[in-house]
Amino acid sequence: MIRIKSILKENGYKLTSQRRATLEVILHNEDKHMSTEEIFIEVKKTNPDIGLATIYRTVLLLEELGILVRLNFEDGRNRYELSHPEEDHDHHHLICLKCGQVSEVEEDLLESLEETIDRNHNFKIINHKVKFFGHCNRCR
Amino acid sequence: MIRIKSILKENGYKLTSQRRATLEVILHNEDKHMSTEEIFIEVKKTNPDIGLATIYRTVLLLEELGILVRLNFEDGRNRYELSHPEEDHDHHHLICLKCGQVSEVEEDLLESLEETIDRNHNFKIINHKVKFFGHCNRCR
DNA sequence: ATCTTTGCAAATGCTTTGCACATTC
DNA sequence: GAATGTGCAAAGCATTTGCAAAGAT
Repeated sequence: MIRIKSILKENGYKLTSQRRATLEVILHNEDKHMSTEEIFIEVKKTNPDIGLATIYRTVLLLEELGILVRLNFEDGRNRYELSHPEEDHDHHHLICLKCGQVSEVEEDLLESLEETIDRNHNFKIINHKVKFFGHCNRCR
Repeated sequence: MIRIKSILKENGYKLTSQRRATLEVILHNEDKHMSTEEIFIEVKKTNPDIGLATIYRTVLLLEELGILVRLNFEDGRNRYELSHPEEDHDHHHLICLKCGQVSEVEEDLLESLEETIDRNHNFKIINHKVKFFGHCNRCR
């Protein structure tokens, strides 16, 4: 949170109570990949007067600052998770086609593919988004 | 087209002139990753009376039948390309962050990562969606 | 003749925006 | 006190849907 506050400050933004509350909900729900509306519902429990537009503006800002990562699980809404600055590329997600559960893959293992792409396509990779669809341990 | 017609027929759907025109536009614009509206504008040139809703219904149907693959390049609209039945998994896309150009990667090279996921996460992979963001040959 | 498909317009659902007021530094 | 941030309601935009008419087998 201290790190995040200084990122905001460095960029000329304030850590308002709404932004702090939004961040705390996301920090306390790691691995949940919350949608904007889910974040809104949670934040409302401590800040009942907050508006949905504020949550939209906050997650957009936090994404631009690299604090959040926007996820797309093909369900028609944006979802967010904390960015992990120690990982230089986003991690992958496993999405169960039966129950919808989403889990994370810590292994990257894309080095050789990315080298091949750099070599064969002359394309400089900065980041990637990788989703695997299939059946989770409970549904397979 | 003969193959597609029989897939439609097998599933109890008709190859109407609207569906044929939609397919022809997609067939004649391979590698363009057209959005629904772009398809609509193209189809209108030969079928001026077609409605946008028909295009939406057609691409949805063709996707369900496995004839099209829906793509998401994070620009707020669905895009489609022909499915390549000889590939058992969708191919990857390279998206240039500067000029927006999208190109395709024929190399899969995900076998070892997918084996690791099966082993470590007990997750049975059926398909994947892989996007690489970076700078293309002209922009790097 | 029956079942499917289409065009249109309206509805939907997520997200963004304009604006007056409030808050922060 | 100037600039930034917020809440609300309205607008925006891609997509879906209800329905009556048209089309296919």
